[in-house]
Amino acid sequence: MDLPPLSQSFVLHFGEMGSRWGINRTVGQIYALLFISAQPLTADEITERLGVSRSNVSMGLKELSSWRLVRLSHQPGDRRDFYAAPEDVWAIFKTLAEERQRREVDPTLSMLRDALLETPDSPEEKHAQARMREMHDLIEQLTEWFAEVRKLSPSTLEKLMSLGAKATTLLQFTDRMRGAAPANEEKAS
Amino acid sequence: MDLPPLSQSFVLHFGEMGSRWGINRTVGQIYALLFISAQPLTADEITERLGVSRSNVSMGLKELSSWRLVRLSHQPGDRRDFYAAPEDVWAIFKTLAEERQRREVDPTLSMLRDALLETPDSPEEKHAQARMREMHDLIEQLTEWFAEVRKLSPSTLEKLMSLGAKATTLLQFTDRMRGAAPANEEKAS
DNA sequence: CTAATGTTTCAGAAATTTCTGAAACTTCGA
DNA sequence: TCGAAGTTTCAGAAATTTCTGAAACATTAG
Repeated sequence: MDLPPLSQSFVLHFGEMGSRWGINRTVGQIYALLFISAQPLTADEITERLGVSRSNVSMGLKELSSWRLVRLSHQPGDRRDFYAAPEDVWAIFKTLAEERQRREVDPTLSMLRDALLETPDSPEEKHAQARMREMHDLIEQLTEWFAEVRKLSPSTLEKLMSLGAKATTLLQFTDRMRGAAPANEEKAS
Repeated sequence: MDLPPLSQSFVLHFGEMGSRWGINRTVGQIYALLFISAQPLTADEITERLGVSRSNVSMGLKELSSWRLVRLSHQPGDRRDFYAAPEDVWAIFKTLAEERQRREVDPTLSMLRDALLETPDSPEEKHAQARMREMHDLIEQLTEWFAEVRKLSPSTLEKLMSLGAKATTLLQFTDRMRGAAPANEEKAS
């Protein structure tokens, strides 16, 4: 790997992180490299800087495209593909969240829905189904909320997040007025 | 694997999902099994129902303990350890989020902070550092917000989530009053 | 202390995933 | 149509991760 020191530690870190998630090391490194690069890069440039095989880079770029995490561009008089990461970190975060939703959460919800339609044929299965319903409802609620949030522009999101603490305070207050359990404490467990 | 049909498809699904995340198949399956089980199970029962080796189960339970996702209990007159998943799905979700924060986000933030303290020694490194700052700031903001949210009780959280949409509408309105860009549209890209 | 019961560790086997080099494919200008 | 420049595919090699069985370890009742 042939990179200046700051860039190198960033790229290596994301390689490691990638492999903790479902993403493989090279894919993580390619993405990190594109993210910090001032200009779009060609596949050959990536190959050279990371010191991996050309085909590995090609596969990695394909994978990143399927996640919508790279943008393809061209330069006049040059047939080569130039790759870049989107500029806006918020947009990147949202894309990532949307893809994970589509690839992991949606199939899980669908499996749970199917299971909930079945008729359990024993007390054990009945209990299992009840637990699945709990999980289904939680995931569905989080999903809906997140879909809502994703529609917001970065600036609105920032405002909403800073509002978070205040809204919390308000809810705690109303809870207490109603004589409900304090909102900020978990029940002992 | 020796499980009734509903349970089996749930367990298999989580095995697959687990391996897409950093978690291995067996660990995912053990967790799924505990989650839907009506009573706490011993390691031997898990071994038998999943059809994997005893030592694999032992490793898996150890891993799940380190994630604080299983609870250990005992029965009078029985020396064996009984394992169970926590009841409350919200609590499970929060635990998971906290552990991921600790294991993945915190080290990343720390790497980024270190990088931001260095003096870049080229225009490329300067640009790279600026990008790292953007990422650092986003992650830090999300982290703070999430820490806030995690303090809430399940019931408060539910209220806050249903408030989400309303708060959004309000913010869009105030944006428009101020002549800012509409909050619900991304800039063309 | 000893035997019985239960749990954990760990070296190597098995399975899976990642990476590579070579070949196939694509596109475009002459 | 040809050949040059570039990209993708894919079978097998290499590396990594997961899983197992055997042995070590721990705890408690007698």
